[in-house]
Amino acid sequence: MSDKDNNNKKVTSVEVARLAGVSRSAVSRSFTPNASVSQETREKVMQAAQALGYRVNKLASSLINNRSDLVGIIASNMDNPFRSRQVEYLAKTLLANNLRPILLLVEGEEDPSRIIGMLLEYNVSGVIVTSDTPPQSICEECVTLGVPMVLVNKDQTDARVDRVLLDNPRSGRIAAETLFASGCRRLAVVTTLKPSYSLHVRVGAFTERCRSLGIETVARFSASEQSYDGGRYAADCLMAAPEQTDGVFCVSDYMAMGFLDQLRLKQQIAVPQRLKVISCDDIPQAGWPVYDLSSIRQDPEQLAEMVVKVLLERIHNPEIPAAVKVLDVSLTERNSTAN
Amino acid sequence: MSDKDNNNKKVTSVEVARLAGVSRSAVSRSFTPNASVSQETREKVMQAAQALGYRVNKLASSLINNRSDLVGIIASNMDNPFRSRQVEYLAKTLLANNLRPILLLVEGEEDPSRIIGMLLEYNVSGVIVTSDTPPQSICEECVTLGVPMVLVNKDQTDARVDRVLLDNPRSGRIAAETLFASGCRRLAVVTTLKPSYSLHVRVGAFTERCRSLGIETVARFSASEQSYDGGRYAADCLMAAPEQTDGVFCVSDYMAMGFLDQLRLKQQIAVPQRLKVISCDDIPQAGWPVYDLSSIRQDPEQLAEMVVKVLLERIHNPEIPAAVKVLDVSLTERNSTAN
DNA sequence: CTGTTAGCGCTTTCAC
DNA sequence: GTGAAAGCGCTAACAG
Repeated sequence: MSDKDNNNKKVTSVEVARLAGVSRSAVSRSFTPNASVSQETREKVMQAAQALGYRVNKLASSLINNRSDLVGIIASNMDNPFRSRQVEYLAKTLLANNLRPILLLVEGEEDPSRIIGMLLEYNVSGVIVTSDTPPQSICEECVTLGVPMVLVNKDQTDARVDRVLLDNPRSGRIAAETLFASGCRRLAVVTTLKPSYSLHVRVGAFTERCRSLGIETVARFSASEQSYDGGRYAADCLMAAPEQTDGVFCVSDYMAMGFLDQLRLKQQIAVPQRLKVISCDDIPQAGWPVYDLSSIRQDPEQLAEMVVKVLLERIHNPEIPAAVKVLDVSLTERNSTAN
Repeated sequence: MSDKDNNNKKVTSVEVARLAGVSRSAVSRSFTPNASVSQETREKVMQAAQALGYRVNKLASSLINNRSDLVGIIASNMDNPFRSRQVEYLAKTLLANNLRPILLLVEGEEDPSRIIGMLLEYNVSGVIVTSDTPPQSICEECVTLGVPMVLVNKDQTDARVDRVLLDNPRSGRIAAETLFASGCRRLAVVTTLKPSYSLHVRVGAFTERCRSLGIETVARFSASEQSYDGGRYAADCLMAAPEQTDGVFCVSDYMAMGFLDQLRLKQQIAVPQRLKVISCDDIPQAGWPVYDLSSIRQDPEQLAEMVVKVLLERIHNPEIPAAVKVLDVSLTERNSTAN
């Protein structure tokens, strides 16, 4: 007969109360931090709970205190390592803060009302959006319903929702300056046809900084999607292009990987001898010797910490004005921009 | 004044009932499939619900019918694309089946009781384990508590839990046969020091099939972990090894990527001219031209479908004996084993 | 500090 | 087909 030998079904607080010889309230209080219980009672309760294998039913308690501690993560494009790492660290950080991530993976043109429905049905304590397409309608509904919401690296006109941004303008500027410092004078940008907010800002800041440095971006190669294959496509464009370029800014490491691989495969243009390349994210792959890619680091761990911090603040204080946190970025210089 | 202009807090069924001029029971029944309601009533209710922006509170209803529709996914090693894709498809498939994935990412030696606690607190409808280390204690507790559980590609002595396996023995055999057919006679295995169940089985079947083909596996290179860097390490070992080998079986594409990259970087051994390479998973990266890696496909989408199917069956019929489903694998032959 | 009471939002008998 | 009433497991007031 082991301790947890209640071989059958759910144990409720009344059974714990009975075994401990106290009331159900005492049990509840014992599991509530800073509640008004004597040490003695709490110990009795905990002991009984242990023996019975009791666990508080958060679904029931959320009914009372309206805190489910469930947090929706809306994400997409998990094939991009940067995105999947982002989700990974978000999930881990939420867990570490006693919140439970519900992972909602969306794809292209998803029905937003379905997503909203899920969130609302489960009375989530908050929502984190990292997907490229956070339908405006979701934001609005969450705001009016008082569901805390944090947007990651998103533009947002609605001033009532919290946002955590990477310093995209700075990323663009660093890219320009680094290529310039490496001696590049005829630059190209590799991006997508319909860039997301952050990509758009990066490119804008890049071209602007180039201009102020007195150099021109002579070409732009836009793939239909932000992916490895998109990067390869851009490389093909570059090799076929009439303009001679000596430096390239890729909007993401993921694209840069495809870009570099395609260059290497065709062996027409050596990196970094004839062409320098820099990109954004600094995912682990950028550090792989085969790429050895200079990249502007966006630390997903730090990002996750900040997102959860902002979320928790809003949960505890729903009335404070929306925060916009901008996280610093930093250059990791590697061989792809070496002289 | 828009439809959903209840600019404030939660709408409950009583408000819908009032607006529709019916009882709360009628509202409940209207949202329950195959419930006994007149079409007329249901329409009235739905209309009122729409106007008020009402949504059923699953947390409350789960209290009654014990079906939270929450499903825990326990996963790890998200840096391996195969693992992150697995999680991706599982999450999507659950969603498509009206289940909500709670993502629990574990790391090395995590405290299992913490995980169990989370699952039980939320009264999950099921648990899916894909992590390499599914602590036995979690399984046991779930079984005794009647929480449906599906293990993905795991060994398991406890005959009471469902499992979905890839045909690992067949993977090993195909690898051996493919290398043999490509003319290899002196084979090596690239694996890890502490291989997971599936890796172990693959290697076992591989060496056995080699023997039956009349060739020997002359070397085994084991990295400390199953990762890109592990693959690189194995490549270094191979290049330093006294034995001449002409064919390599990597236990996963992820390792093979590091392995191939390292070979290419050192340029000592050309693939496939001097060395043929084959591995398992057939992640998209294997098809990238830079790798062009023959690989034994384990379709994560099909896997996810099967896992969810098994889970749903158990949820609906808790008493059926544990199922063990084995999914077929198939060879995708590419340049790395070409003659 | 403790037990009693009420009720969170929902579903489900059970009569009608 | 419908409403009244009971109760899922829990916590928050309120007395004591």
